[in-house]
Amino acid sequence: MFALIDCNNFYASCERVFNPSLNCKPVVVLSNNDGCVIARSNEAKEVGIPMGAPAFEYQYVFERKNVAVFSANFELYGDMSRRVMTMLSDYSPHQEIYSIDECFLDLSNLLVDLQAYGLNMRKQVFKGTGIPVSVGIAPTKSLAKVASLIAKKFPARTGGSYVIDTDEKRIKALKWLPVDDVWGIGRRNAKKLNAIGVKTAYDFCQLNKTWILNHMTIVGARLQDDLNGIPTLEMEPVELKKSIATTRTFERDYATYQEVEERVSTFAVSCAEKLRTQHSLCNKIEVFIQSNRFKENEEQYSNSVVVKLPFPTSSSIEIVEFALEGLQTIYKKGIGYKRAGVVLMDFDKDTEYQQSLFFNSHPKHARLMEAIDFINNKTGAKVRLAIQDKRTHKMRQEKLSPCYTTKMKDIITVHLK
DNA sequence: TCTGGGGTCCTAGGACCC
DNA sequence: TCTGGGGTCCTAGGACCC
Repeated sequence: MFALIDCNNFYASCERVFNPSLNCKPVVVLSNNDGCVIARSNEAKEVGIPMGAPAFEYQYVFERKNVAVFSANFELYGDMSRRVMTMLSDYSPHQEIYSIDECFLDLSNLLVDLQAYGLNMRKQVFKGTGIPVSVGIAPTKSLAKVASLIAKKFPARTGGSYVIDTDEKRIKALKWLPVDDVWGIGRRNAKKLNAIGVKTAYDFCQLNKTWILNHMTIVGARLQDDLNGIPTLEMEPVELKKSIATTRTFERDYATYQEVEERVSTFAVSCAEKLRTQHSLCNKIEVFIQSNRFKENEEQYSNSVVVKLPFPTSSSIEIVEFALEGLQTIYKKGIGYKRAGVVLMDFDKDTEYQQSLFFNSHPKHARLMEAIDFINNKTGAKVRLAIQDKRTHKMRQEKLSPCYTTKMKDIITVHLK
């Protein structure tokens, strides 16, 4: 048996933990630059605010319905997530953290009343962190997902935990669930399925395997088996990341190369820092830039390039150099740029990698980066490259809550030649 | 005026090998 | 007239997730 534990309205719930007066009131959390709604309390859903709603279009709803609006505080949410996950890890020797607000637990060979076990998890997590969760328990991962949706949808009847442990319950659940809401069936496949009359998860489970293979590849076929109770999706150990990205929409359009260059440099450094925390080196760097797609009367341009490195590295200095090399090949003058990003790919371990015969990462950089990371993480000071943007405040975050559980760091700039 | 960010996996087709 | 067969590896793009 698998359990899937999903935090309810996670970001909104995090804000509520430290501000209980928001209980029973509509709460929304906005994306970077206070752009879109990315989390909603149940009350906010009820007043008709959709996921992804642009904040400026819904300003009047926020005011009229007295909605509490927050800028995204990812430092707070990340810390709360760690606390929830740590508590849940006590309930199984095997945990897969699937996202910031969800995890699977392997409950095989557990001789307990599973319904009571789920209810206890829920109770303890709420007591320890203040975060409400829904628990779904079933013989496969995708069915555990279905069970968690039932737990979330019917809190009064289920107590927030639901177990699918008989074929009757499985079929009843699948007949209840619209196929569009099945984990692994996205918009494209839902459209195809609706077109041939498949409405529910149950209908999907009855489909001919050949049709599924032809239209949804092996991914769809595995999902069908899993929903039919044949465990096909396994627990996956969360290992090292296979790609690391830092991408941002800018608070306005950038007209000069220098502005874009500063941001791309900062993104590259941010990626390099994340890369070093998992002790990897990268072999490829993708850089992309995009114009403002909402300004339909202006020239549109978007492009990307993958730079193959002559040697694997995690040096911020080298990664910035190669990223800017890439940027120069795709930058086009006369465009107002609204978004850019850097993605690192193709990793090696920093202890085992292929050296180049002719070029290698600067031998002193590894120690330099170690020193910089130490200063930045442990001392409260901030060392950065001179080419990075100098601002300490680069996003619009007008409604940011305090980092209640983590310290705010002083920022001191040391320019590095 | 204003519209998010960060991941994973699979596949088709091209380049290459003998 | 007539032009093989069987592989591997890589990559860009698409689908999905939260």
